[in-house]
Amino acid sequence: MVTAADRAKGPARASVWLGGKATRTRRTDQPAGLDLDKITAATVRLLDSEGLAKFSMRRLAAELGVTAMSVYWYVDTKDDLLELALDAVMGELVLPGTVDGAETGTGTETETGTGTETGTETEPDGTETGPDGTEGGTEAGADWRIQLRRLAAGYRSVLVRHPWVSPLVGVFLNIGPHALKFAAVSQEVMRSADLPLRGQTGGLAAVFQFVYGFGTVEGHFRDRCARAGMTQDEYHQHAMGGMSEQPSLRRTFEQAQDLMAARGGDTVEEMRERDFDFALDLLIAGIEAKRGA
Amino acid sequence: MVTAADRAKGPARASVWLGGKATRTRRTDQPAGLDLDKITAATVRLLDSEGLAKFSMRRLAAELGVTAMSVYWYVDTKDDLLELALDAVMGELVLPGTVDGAETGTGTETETGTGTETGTETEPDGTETGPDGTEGGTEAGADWRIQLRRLAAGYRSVLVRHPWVSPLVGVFLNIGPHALKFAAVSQEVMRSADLPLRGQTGGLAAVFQFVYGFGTVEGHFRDRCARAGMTQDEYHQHAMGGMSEQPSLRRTFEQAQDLMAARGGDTVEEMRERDFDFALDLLIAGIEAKRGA
DNA sequence: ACCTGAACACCGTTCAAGT
DNA sequence: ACCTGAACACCGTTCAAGT
Repeated sequence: MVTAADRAKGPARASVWLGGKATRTRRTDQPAGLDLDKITAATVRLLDSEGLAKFSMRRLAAELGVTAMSVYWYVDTKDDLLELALDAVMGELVLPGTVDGAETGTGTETETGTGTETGTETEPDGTETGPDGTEGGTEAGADWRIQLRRLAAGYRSVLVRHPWVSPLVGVFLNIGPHALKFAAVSQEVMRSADLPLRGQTGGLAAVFQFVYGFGTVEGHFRDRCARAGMTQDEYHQHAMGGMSEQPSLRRTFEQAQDLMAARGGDTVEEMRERDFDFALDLLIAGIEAKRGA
Repeated sequence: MVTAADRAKGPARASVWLGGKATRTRRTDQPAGLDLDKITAATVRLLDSEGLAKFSMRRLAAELGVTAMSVYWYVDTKDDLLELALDAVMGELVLPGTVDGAETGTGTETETGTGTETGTETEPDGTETGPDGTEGGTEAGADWRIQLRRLAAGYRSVLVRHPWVSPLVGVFLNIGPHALKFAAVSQEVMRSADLPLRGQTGGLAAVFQFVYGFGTVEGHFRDRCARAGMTQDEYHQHAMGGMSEQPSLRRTFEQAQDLMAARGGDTVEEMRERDFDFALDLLIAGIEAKRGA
């Protein structure tokens, strides 16, 4: 069902960020106090509080005290708005070697120029500087392990704070300015880990796709518990109970109990922390093993 | 907005699989040829061909040649149906040490009993059997590295063949019988890799959350290209072009080009294959490094 | 036991019109 | 330049009714 209008636009513009012309000229003299930043911020707020499923243009308009269709002056489509919201929260990440990164508002500004040299100016051949390798104490010179952990933790916490992010990352391209900046810094950090060149993109995938997966289930689980009015531990019990009824899985279930005991941690939250830490250690050990391979 | 009916049900049943009573008694004498398996199969077919966004109960009913509401006799809610579809495609995975696993139909059958000893009966202490370690040539005794690769490849291909799966995994609990079986086998394989007990759940997370993340973006990218009527390579060009216009990312962009050159591979598909393989090697190297830690 | 039809309270988006 | 209102073609789900 492709309309004539669709066809005129070409192959249905891949992303807000690939539209050309930037999203819309920001005017300074507005009658009603409504602009793209405010709309994006309200979108994030609504998505956080109500979830992706309940979010609608009409709900958003109501929140903004405006008619449903006003938003469409600033944004072509609901999907575009979601892409803007996605990149806005990617901006919450504080990136090493960058000053900005805390403001939620996105918009047309693409923060060109200032602070663009992404730090990590280690010597090209990356001579080892020891386990904590702070090498003079500057943020920029920190060991790649530390930086990688920081990036991973930051990305994870974005996914957990905003559970609606992960389905959007799955659906959109995630190539807004903040996401690209994040990718750029990650690339730089991975470079200083001295994997063979041909393995660097794979290494990046290993680490950040892991974090994405982990943060996705974590974020959604928290969200789901909150909405069901249970604690995470109650919910965990509930799901475990249902599982243990399957007689074919009895042996597996008992083993799983053993593993949980061995891992330790009294709460779901603690257990997850240990898994995340161990997994990241494992990934870093893997990177170390593949250096010069 | 919680209705009285909602409250009566308790905390809004967490999953189809936790309903108690199983989904619905299957009768053999049906007037119209409509049962849960057929409905689930049709759902999978529609999701594959039209995508998650376009899938609707009304569309499905039309496909089944039936009125919109008929489906509601078999299923409580659209979400329940999606959970059934999710577990149905998890059943496409061929698991080592298992004969079944190819049929798409799900239903009330939980395949108890038969073939439940999930193979991998290695000696408790897992004495090394060499790099390919087939130890007698039985499927069950294959080296954990091979088994892990197989599981990862299988999960990845489910995610790629059915791009609607990954948002559902993010949203639902994914604790249907097939998913649990998959988890059980994965646990068993990881056990034979001899990570310290406390690290086994973390190790599982590292591997399978990576695969989830990787398969998610891969699957959606393919889907998106297909729907836009472009090849993956064309689309890749397109996105890269948009990115390279950002002057603040010029340096990063050039580096990325270098990395791509070093990785090699002429098509997007080839490049992805190399990344996946390298990342999996890296994870396996990480597991090896953490053994006895 | 199984299926229908009408109805309710929603959607995203278009389009013509207002200021 | 910005915002509105009515309308179109959809949703998921409830409920009373048919066979």
